[in-house]
Amino acid sequence: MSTFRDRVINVVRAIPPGRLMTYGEVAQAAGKLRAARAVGAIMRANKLSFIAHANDPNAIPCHRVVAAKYRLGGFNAGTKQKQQLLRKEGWSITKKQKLERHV
DNA sequence: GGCCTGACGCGAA
DNA sequence: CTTCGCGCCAGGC
Repeated sequence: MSTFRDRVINVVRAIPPGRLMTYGEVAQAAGKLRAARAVGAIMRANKLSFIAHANDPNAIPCHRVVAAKYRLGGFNAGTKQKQQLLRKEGWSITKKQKLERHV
């Protein structure tokens, strides 16, 4: 039996580098179209952050989950960290926190 | 079981 | 484009 939380974790772990998914899309992929907010709560509660386990296949790349319209959204370790990680994966951010592919 | 809390989303002003 | 308000949902107490 997989709980909503487990499905969300799986979906997020399946996001490849360079790809982004919004909280809403993750919610939908996990089976709850309007649970974007709940997804955020789950990300926040996630202990196995990608930062501390970058090479661990069990790590959860939660920095690839952004808010609607490709706005940055939040991050447990600080939005600063999130920006930095995304920058390494080919994304740059505008002053209004909009993510855009660079180069 | 009920109440409170948000890493959200979206339409309206 | 900015700000507000309200709906939505899982989690933690």
